[in-house]
Amino acid sequence: MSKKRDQIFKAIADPTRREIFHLLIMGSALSITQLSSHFDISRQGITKHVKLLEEAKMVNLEKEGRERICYAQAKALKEVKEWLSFYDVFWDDKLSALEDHLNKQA
Amino acid sequence: MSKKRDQIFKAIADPTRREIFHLLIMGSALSITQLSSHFDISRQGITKHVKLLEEAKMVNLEKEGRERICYAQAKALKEVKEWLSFYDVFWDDKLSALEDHLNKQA
DNA sequence: TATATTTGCAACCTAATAGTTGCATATAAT
DNA sequence: ATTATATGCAACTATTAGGTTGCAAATATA
Repeated sequence: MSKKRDQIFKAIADPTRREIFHLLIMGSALSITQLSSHFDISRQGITKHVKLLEEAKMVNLEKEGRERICYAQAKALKEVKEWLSFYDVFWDDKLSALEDHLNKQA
Repeated sequence: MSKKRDQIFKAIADPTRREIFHLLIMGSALSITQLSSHFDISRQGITKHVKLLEEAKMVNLEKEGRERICYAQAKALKEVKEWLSFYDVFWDDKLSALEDHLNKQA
């Protein structure tokens, strides 16, 4: 059903992918080879991670000459934000305290 | 270093685990067997999912007689919220528009 | 044109995941 | 005391994930 949601949760599950995303969004856009130079992983390994990020819409690929440039797309994280905001009310301080109390009694 | 972060991102990556968490936080706490009855997965399968959720501190287990009751711990999601909030500024409408524009020019 | 760079594709390996079943044990109910 | 219920543990299977290497093709540069 929620394929989009599944994809993004999967994308952010891997620390290397989170780091790739971070690099792209903090610095400038990078080609696959440039990206690879930041990691101890082969270019092909990075390509696979980028592909998952692309499927989750967290990265947009554009071909420039013989290179493929990776652009971060932060908007994709809205999906996660929405999921999270649903649970916000359960962790404010009052509710957390109550929760702890009830759990201890149970 | 960020083992805690890795654990929670891994925990929420699986749709069944997200559903387990949702059930627990919306309804009441449930035993392993009660939980299993909501899914087309064996009790042992659910036990494994619950174990991961416990390691990520999203679920707290308490033994009551012969049962083990699962309590949702929403606080654990703060970790995700913090990670997300770092990127908030990149997806507000103005920045997104700018981002799109720059991407088209690049 | 010849050479160097960037990439994609495919095959492969290994470890981790998601799931199963069978059996033993602890606790509760008759 | 016997039976039923809830669980844990261990072994097993199948699929996916993360990673590798080798090679061919496209594009730039000398």
